[in-house]
Amino acid sequence: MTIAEVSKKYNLTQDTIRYYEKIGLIPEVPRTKSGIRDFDETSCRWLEFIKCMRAAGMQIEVLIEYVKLFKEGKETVSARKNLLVEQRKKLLQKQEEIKTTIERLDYKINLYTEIEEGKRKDFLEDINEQP
Amino acid sequence: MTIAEVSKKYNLTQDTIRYYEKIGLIPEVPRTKSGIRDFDETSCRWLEFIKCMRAAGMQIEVLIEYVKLFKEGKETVSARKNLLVEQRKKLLQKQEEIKTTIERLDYKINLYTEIEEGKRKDFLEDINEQP
DNA sequence: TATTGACTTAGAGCTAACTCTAGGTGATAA
DNA sequence: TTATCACCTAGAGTTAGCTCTAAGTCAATA
Repeated sequence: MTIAEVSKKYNLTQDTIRYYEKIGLIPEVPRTKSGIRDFDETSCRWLEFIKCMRAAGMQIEVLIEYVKLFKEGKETVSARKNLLVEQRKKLLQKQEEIKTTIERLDYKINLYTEIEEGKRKDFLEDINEQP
Repeated sequence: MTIAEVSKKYNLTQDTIRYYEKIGLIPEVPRTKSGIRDFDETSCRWLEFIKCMRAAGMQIEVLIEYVKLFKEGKETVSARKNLLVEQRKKLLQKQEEIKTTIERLDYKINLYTEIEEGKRKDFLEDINEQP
């Protein structure tokens, strides 16, 4: 697959894909004899994996380390596991923060709805409305 | 309250707090006659609110708009509601992405655990391990 | 009264993660 | 065979969100 096809498939710009390879966020992509990238299944799976991790906000530095360990082979299984466990913890925490914020937004949205419906004509405009 | 106290209370640097005020992320903080910030309850509540929204990853631009609308008063209740509803949607989506990623991490962590325990001696090191 | 130390500002600097530019190559269509 | 077009690289530029620096002010203490 060409970079154009992969770019379309995963909705990542060609620049981003080249950048990811350059910094070691995905292992080196196979090339044609003339030096053009020719993505195989493995390269595609790596891209898809990295895209998923990045979508959750995982840091590039951490993912580069993961790829590095992966390349080193079986001896790094435990190191990789530790890395993933740590990142999982961070994601759980972020999930908690988002949950809290959504609850807070729900409270405010509900309040605004009541004001719109005239149920809170008495309401004094203030940040105090917060719980 | 001085900026030092508020900084400690909310675990935000003084620089960050001043920056937030400068760009309109929180309304102007009251000052002493000599120009020193003297945070009252309202200022503190704003800071705490902004900190919560930022922790969930909400963009500064959006929050500045919210504060601007808030300052304009009651006529902007609907606009503010729309803004919050839109942001809520984005947070739900982010929550979904994180959930997906955590599940994927769980799968890989479990796999690595099995390898560590020798239950998968046959296992071939490959990104193919991904679901 | 002199100095200390917490505050002030404007503006420069930094980091992460891209994104863009300029100049070059190589396969294919006219 | 010439021109087009998709690809290539190195490296500069951009954006968000802080963070730091330098120079100054003011109140309280030695």
